[in-house]
Amino acid sequence: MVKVPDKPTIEGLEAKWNEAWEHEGLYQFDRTKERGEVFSIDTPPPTVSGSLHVGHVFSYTHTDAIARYQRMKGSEVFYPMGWDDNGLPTERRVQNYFGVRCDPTLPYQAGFSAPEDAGDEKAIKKRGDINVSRRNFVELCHVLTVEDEKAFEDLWRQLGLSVDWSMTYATIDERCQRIAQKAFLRNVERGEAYQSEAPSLWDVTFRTAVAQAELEDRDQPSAYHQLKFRSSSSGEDIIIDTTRPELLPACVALVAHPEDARYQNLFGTSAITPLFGVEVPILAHQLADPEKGTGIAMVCTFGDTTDVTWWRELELPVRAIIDRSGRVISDAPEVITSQSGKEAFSAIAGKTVFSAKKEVVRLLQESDEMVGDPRPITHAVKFFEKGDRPLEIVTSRQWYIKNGGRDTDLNRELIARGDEMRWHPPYMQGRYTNWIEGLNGDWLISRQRFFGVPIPLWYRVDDNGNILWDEQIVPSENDLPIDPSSDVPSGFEEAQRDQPGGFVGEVDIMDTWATSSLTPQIACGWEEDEDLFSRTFPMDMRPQGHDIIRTWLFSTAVRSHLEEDAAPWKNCALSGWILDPDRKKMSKSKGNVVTPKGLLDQYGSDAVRYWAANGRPGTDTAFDEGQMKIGRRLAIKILNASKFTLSLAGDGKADVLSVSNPLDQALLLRLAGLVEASTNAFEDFDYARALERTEQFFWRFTDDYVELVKARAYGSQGAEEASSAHAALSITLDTLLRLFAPFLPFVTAEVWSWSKSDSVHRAPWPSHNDLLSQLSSEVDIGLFDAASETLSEVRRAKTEAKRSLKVEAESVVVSAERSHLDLLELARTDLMEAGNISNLELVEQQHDATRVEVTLAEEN
RNA sequence: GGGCGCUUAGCUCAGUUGGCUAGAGCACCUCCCUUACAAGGAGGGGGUCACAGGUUCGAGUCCUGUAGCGCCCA
Repeated sequence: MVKVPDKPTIEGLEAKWNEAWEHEGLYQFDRTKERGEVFSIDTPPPTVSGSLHVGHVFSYTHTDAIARYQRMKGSEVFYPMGWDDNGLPTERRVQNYFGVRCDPTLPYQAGFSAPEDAGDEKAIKKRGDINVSRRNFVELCHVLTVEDEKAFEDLWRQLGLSVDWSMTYATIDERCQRIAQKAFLRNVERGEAYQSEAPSLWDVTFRTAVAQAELEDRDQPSAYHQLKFRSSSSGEDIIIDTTRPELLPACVALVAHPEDARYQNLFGTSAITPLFGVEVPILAHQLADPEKGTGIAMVCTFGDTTDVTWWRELELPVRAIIDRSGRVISDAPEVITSQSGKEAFSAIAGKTVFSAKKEVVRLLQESDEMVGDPRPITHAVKFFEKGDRPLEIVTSRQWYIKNGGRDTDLNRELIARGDEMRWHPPYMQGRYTNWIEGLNGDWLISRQRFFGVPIPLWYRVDDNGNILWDEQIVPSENDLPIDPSSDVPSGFEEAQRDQPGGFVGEVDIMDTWATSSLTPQIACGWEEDEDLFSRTFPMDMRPQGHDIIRTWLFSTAVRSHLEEDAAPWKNCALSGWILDPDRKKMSKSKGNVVTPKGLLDQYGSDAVRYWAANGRPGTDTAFDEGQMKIGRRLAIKILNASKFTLSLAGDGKADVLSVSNPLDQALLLRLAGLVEASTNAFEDFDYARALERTEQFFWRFTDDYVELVKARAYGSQGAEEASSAHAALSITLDTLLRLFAPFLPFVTAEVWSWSKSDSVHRAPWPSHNDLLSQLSSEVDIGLFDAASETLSEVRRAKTEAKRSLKVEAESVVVSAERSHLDLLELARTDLMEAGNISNLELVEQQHDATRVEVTLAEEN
């Protein structure tokens, strides 16, 4: 039964079909399928703070197109969705929205409910922040993120993602916490995670350590200051350039390039620091840049990461003076013994870096130990990517996970894992390899924050009250997840917390990536559902943006390598960014973000998906509403072409064997070529090419083929000729709907439903071999082109004469080579009817190009 | 400074192992209410394929170099 609406429309299709899909459980994962039949997708969970933007829609559409293709190809698609609500952005929102601060030393307060004035800025300001325990704080985070997750899911559904919504997870939910803690404890057990008292990058605003992967360089105004050190042997001045004179009391050495002729005689001697009178060695190191400043630099603990390298490699002492709030500590390093040195230090004690710098400069100028004035420069300074003050380097106890940054064997192994994955596009593997090659330390996972997964450890306290960091108390895996700030280790009582002979809880949490690097384990049910795990891991595909290869992709590869001795996925599909019309990356911080809801409403989800699917894998794409208009037009065209085809031919048998007309056969031969091209493109994860080919074919189909056979399909040449056209139309439409289904799920589902009771989204992907095997080998594929070109010439003549297309062409003379004419002869009647041609003359000629002369009827 | 990518029509972009006259859409111009579609259709104009060399019978495509833009890293 064919039921074609009189006036088909794309309005409202999203709501209609989403409801149907949900009702039928169309995208539900069948977990009885074997590993070989499953295609599992490790969807990157979007951050649920604030809102989605079109960049999300862009890349998630790419994944969905592939998911839908795989499903039609017969794979059982495992396609869960997660939410990343872990981490700083949520934490900040919760603080502001509820007016609370987290104090991890506070005990959990059962039955605590959200402040009633939440969201009321004025009221919160008046009352001030309420201090809450970590667990209470995390509970408030849940209150807020649940709302966001709902909004996100609604949007994804509207977009038409074929996700199994019964399998969602959130990176802060109990299960994720348990998995993250368990994986961490396994790392500890195997010696892959360790704690270390070491210099680490520190954000003074957020008061947390940050990892190498979270850094970014930003150009900052600064100034060179020339300081006069004094050689302790000769008493001569040694002039050094520094941008951080305030760190002078933290100076532990001077360093110059080993081949720098100017300083050869100083290596091995020492110098006296200005103001503070401390003797420091003069050493050689190849990282000292002879071109920079005077070529000799002061090493401080710690001004930048180069200082850390020098400190480590030259085995220098620690003389840190900056505390975790970014201020100079109150007591001078012991090495400063002179009265004047102590006085100078007390002048900067407690000051911020900024004020201390001014004070030191003033003192240096007063004592004539600075040459000239500061010379302004601009240079790159390391920032936390989410921070707005330069990072300091402080020494503190932190947990690390080995990632190959300090171990060449592990480094090589991780690089080799890259070869086990197919990269789309392939050159993206280079970024992965380069990142690993450039690592200079292990992965620092401790964060001095609150909203996140706690590091699940306690430490013993000795009888004198000293914390014994090396005597860790590890929870039983069965008790996970735990929060050491409120849970008590077995064998202890709460009263022993922070007491001599008792225990202390670890107050730090884990880096967000320490959880999100486990999405394959989380999604596949690692350690909790071994049956599911065996059917889904390693996963078939990880889609993600190319900018987070160094973070998400890499850290996930690390965890999988350590835990499973495997690459986490078989394919990595990297998508590009959305650029605004000025070709700048669309991002929240730039304020150029476009939200997708309005676009989906305005153009329809299929249209927005069409725009997204046109973005090549890995290629940045400009935001372009024009493309959405085209997508919308395409969707409407599909409705109308389907209406025509189904109302004429819908009840006929779509049987290749009944396609007897040569033109119809030529069309099907081309169709087989399209199916092959589209399939190959999809196998290569190149959804964009698959769409492009299908779209191209579709327009040729409607503009040329349908016009050529229209009269015949209405019966002008008898029943048998009509039924050949009907079958060709049906087969072609049926095939095109399948090929379009991964991109335009709504309009294809709608049209499919006019004549069928199943869903196009579970229909088998077409096979070009099936088509070819049923077609006569004598079909000439050139016939379709020859006929359409001739029809085009007739149209051109009419248009150029400014006449209507339905005007009669009294005579059309085609002069061409015999073979070309033979083809046209096969489509003679179709051509005459489509062009309203009264006399079609085919004239053989040998060498010249094909000519079409058209004589139109007189105007009356 | 190192690595990677990009540069094709006014705009956004295709162009798969080298191969007929370099394509599409948008925009622009002209025409057409035609019985699937006026939220449409038919046509038209528009390009030194960034630049310079090289390989080849043949280069947008391969090689080398240069310039500009972007990204990642130091």
